[in-house]
Order: sequence, then structure tokens, then C-alpha cells
Amino acid sequence: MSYVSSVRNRRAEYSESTRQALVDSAVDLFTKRGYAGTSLDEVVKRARVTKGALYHHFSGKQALFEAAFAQVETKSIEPLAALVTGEGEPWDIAVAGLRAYVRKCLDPEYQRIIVHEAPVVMGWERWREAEEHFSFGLLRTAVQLLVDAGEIEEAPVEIMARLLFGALSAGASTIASSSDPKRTGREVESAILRVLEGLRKK
Amino acid sequence: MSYVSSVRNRRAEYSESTRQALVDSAVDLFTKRGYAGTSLDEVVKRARVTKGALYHHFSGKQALFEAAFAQVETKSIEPLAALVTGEGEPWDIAVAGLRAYVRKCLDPEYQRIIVHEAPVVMGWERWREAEEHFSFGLLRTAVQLLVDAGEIEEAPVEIMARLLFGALSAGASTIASSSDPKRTGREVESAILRVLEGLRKK
DNA sequence: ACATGACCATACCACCGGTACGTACCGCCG
DNA sequence: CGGCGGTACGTACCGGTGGTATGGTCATGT
Repeated sequence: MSYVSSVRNRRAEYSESTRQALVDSAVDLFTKRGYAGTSLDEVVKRARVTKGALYHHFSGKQALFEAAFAQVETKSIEPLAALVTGEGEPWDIAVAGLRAYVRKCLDPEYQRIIVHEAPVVMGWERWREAEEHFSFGLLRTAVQLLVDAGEIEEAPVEIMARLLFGALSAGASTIASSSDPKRTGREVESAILRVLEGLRKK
Repeated sequence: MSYVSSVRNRRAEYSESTRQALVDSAVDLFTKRGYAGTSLDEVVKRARVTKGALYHHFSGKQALFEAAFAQVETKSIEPLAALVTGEGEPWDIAVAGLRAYVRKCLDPEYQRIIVHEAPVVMGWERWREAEEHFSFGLLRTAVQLLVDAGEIEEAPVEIMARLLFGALSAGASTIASSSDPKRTGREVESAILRVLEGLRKK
């Protein structure tokens, strides 16, 4: 029986491997040339398979993008999630998470696929839905923590989280396209902290 | 000579008219179906010309989009520019401009073409450059006014303007895709005002 | 009157996303 | 062990789209 299951696993592993190769290839190309700029022919060529394989694993280009999206988000968000769900003062957690997120936004994959292309490729509604389980979901719970702890003035958490999310994304983009990312990074960080401090109850 | 010039104007007017028809058609279709979703065939059909005319006036689809972008931005930004360059207390100007901008973001054309598609279609760098002369440029000068007037704490104006711009854009998206735009609009307005108040020197 | 260039139409091409269909291979049952 | 069915692809092809090449028309300078 162990023989049967091992053969079966072998087969399944092959399939999973090609699927993974397709996703990796997609992440690479989407990052470098964007969604519209990459052709499926190139994706399958780099993954050393054909379009038959692609359309077996995914329903189309959009689905392939969503798989790439999920992979990048999952990989990127793990340390942040550990940070937010860990213990500590809510305010310190927020500050640390903010710093970590700004750094993560400097990763080209995250920058291009998650921040820039995803909302337009997936559509705003679908993007919003997907982000509930990833970056935005984390930010929202962090803000909720701050409100519950009485650190910042009451406000619709959803709205405030959206605004902060937009500000963070813009800050990340600014850093990424700066001629002196180190300096700009420090400036963005302190500016965001100043915004947060402004919201803090005194 | 008035005959000659009149004929010449007639001819030039014809040309300008077809160009305008193309841009109007593009604005319509880009708003309804997005950049990737609209075909040039449809654009020229609605403008009652052919692709020959299109490629005579524009170098390609991208250039057509930039023309549509410029038209929507120009039309949208005029009243705001008048507000910012007018006289009055900097703080009141900022608040009024903010309100006006949030309202403008409810316009479907502005929402789709300027906020959502432009960064991806034009590329972030080109988009950033173009925005210097439009919405972002205005926001930046408004922030500069506030700093010069000593209303808010000193900070790199460029950075602070970027963050506020990102927050505004996110707020605009939230409003536009809300089931109750009026209510969400008020919430976004008050949330942004709270952020501004937080930055205010007391 | 002739050349010239602005302005636009027509016909066509290359490429891309997606589909239809064929096939090799493996697990399973009689 | 033999054939049957399903998985995991490969191959060939189609419709549509952005872009190009070419040519024609008409006002205008000389």
C-alpha cells in the first residue's frame, strides 16, 4: 500500500511542480513587464510547458494572476501577521508593523503585483475581498486594536484603515522610485508616524 | 486674405473637430470599459472616423489615453485651482479644497480614468510626472501654503503631500464602490479632516 | 499649373488570449 | 493481465486587436 501511495504521490508531485513553475514564471514576468505586457506564450515558455498545461491548471490569465497574487501576499504577510497577533502594547505593535510594511513595499514583486496592478487587474471589488485576508485585513485589525485600547480617537475603523492603507501605498511608491531610497524611507516613516501621533489621544 | 484665412480656419476646425471627437469617444469608452476593455475599432466607430484618422492625430493607444487623461484632468481641476490660488485663510482653503476634491472623485470619469487606470496604463513614473501639473501639483501647493502659514508642523512637503494624496485616492475608491456613496463620502471627509487636525499646530 | 503636405480611408499583418481536440500515462477493476 | 477511464498535458487553430503600409483628396505656397 505504501507503494501505491508513493506512486500516486509521485504523480501528484509532478503536477504540483508544473503548477508551481507556472506561478513562479508568472510572478517573474508580471513583476518585470506588468499584466498587459506579458504574454501567456512567454509564461509557459519560461516554465518549460505549453498552454495546454496552463489551461489545465488555471481557467485563464486572470486566474493565473490571482494565483501569483496569492503567492506573493502569503509569502510577504507571514512575519507581519505574527507581529500583529503577538503580544505587546498595541501602540508599539502598530509602529513596528508600520515599519515592517513599508520595508516590504520596497520588494519589487510586492510593489508591482500587489500595490499597483492588482486593483486594476482584479477589479476593485474582487481586490477588496481578497485583501481582507491579507495586508488590509491585518492593517484593519491593527487599527481596531488601537481603537479598543483607547489609543486613538474613535472613528469608523473601516474608513480610517482605508485612508492609512492608501497613504502607506503612496509612501511605498515614493520610496521605490526615489533616487535616494534610504533617505526617502526615513522621511516617509517619520511622516507616517507623525500622522499617527496626530490621531493619538493625549 | 480674410477669405484665405477663413478657409484655412475651416479646414483647421475640421481637423480639430475630429480630434476632439476621438478624445470624447475615448473618454466615454475608457470610463465604461477600462483601457484594456475598449478597442480602437470601437473608439473610431463611435467617433465616426477610421483608424487612419486616429493614427494621424495620435501615435497609438497610449497617446490617446494620455489625451483623454489630460482632458478629464483639465476639466476637473479648474475650479480647484481657482480655489487654491484665490485669497483666504490657508486653513479654510485647504478644507474647502479637500471637500471639493472628494466631490470630484464621485465623477465616474475622474474615478476610472484618473484614479484607477492612469497609474497602471501610463506607468508610475510617467503618471507621477503628469500629475505634477494637475491634482497632485495643487495638493502640494496647498500643503506648502499650510506650512508657510505655520498651520501644521514642519515636514518634508513633498512626502506629506504624497501621503495625503494616497489617502485621498483610497478614500475616493472607497466612496465610489460604496453601496451608500453619500454616507461614505461624509465619513471619508470627516476622517481626512481628523487627520489634518491631528497635524495642526495647537 | 505643379508640387507639397495635411488629413484621412482601406487593406493588411503579427500577435495574443482562448478553445478544441488529440494523446501518453497511470490507477483500478474484473 | 488487459482494457477502461481519468488526469495531465501537447498541438493546432480561431477571432479579435493594435499597429502599419499605401494610396487618395484637397487646400495652399510658388
